[in-house]
Amino acid sequence: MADRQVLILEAAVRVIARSGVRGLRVEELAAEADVSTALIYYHFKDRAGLIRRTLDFISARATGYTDEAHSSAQDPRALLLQLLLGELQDTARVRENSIAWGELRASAKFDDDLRETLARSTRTWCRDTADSVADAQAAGLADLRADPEDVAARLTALVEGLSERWHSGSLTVERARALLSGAVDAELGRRPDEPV
Amino acid sequence: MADRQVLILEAAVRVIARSGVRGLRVEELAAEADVSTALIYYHFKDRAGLIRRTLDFISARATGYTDEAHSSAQDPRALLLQLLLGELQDTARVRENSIAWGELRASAKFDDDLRETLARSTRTWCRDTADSVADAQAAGLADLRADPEDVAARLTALVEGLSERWHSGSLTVERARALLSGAVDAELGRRPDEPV
DNA sequence: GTCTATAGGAAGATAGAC
DNA sequence: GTCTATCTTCCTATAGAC
Repeated sequence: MADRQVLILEAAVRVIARSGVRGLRVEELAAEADVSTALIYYHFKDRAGLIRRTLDFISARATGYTDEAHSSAQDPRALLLQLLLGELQDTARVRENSIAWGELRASAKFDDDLRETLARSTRTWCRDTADSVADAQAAGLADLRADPEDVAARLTALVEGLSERWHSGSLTVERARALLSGAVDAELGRRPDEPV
Repeated sequence: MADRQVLILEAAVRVIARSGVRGLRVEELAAEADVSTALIYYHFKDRAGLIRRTLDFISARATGYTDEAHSSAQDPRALLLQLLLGELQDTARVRENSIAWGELRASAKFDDDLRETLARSTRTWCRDTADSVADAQAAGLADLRADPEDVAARLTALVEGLSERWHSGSLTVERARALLSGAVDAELGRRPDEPV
């Protein structure tokens, strides 16, 4: 049962996705969550505490929802692609999380507190991706000379770079998805079943 | 002859690199540039105008300094790599510009004014990179099946992604450089002269 | 063009009742 | 736990002298 705290955190993600961390006004959040500003201070102590908790919340949610991609199971390589493309979908949910995630990254540059949270989430994501790459190799669907760790680091960093360009309007989602898909081919080699 | 305006803009880049766009206080900038706040408002009208001009300034500087990479000329493929690695160097100048550039991107998500500037600079960078990829192909140092535009879009987006991870502390510069170098190999194919 | 001094306002934070 | 009302701080922006 989502208590008030969680409702506030969810509202905070929406506000951050709309206005950025820098643009989050406690009063605006209060309106979005339909509570008083005082309640926010009661639960989160101060603005900085609120931001910290919100970003923890985001990163927890992010590690959660990549699992959803596993649902419509296919071969390991398709799964990897699906895992990565999951971050480049034009739905409210993904857009929200993705923008908020970018804000976490941007804020971490100037706030040591956030670096730890960010680094942990990034590590998890890279590890999961590396596992997926290794699976594809084991299934004979990826070049064995590629180091899974390196490939994963590059592909996930690329997803972040493409997301940023998408959200800042220099790229459409479709183009971003096509580019990402091409990168997987370049990194793993073309699929044996789909030559040229 | 660097006039006061330019001195203020240069100081603004330093302040933004240190505290972010969100963290820039006009008074802090005044101290950094060793002028009064009033002078800043005199030259730039208001805070928004200052930010806009600063980001124009950054993007002009960025398009400028990639040219410097052309100095120690080698073969086209090495040149491409050098062009890209230029953004991942741990010198005050590059770090400053790179962080400020990231801030431009982050701010553009919530400010339409900045999108135009950002999109233009990004386009220029991608075009230059694509040219460089095409040169490498022409010299027989890159897989001809790769589309220069696509490769350039991916490599530059990757550079941005890697920069972000570097600046937010999840990656060392050295690792970022190695990853980038590997991506060039994956995208263009291994160099004919340096197999396996 | 540049400064000192300060007005004015927005946003963060708290007091105190319920 | 939650609200209304309010205080306080910080920061943008300007007035006016030089």
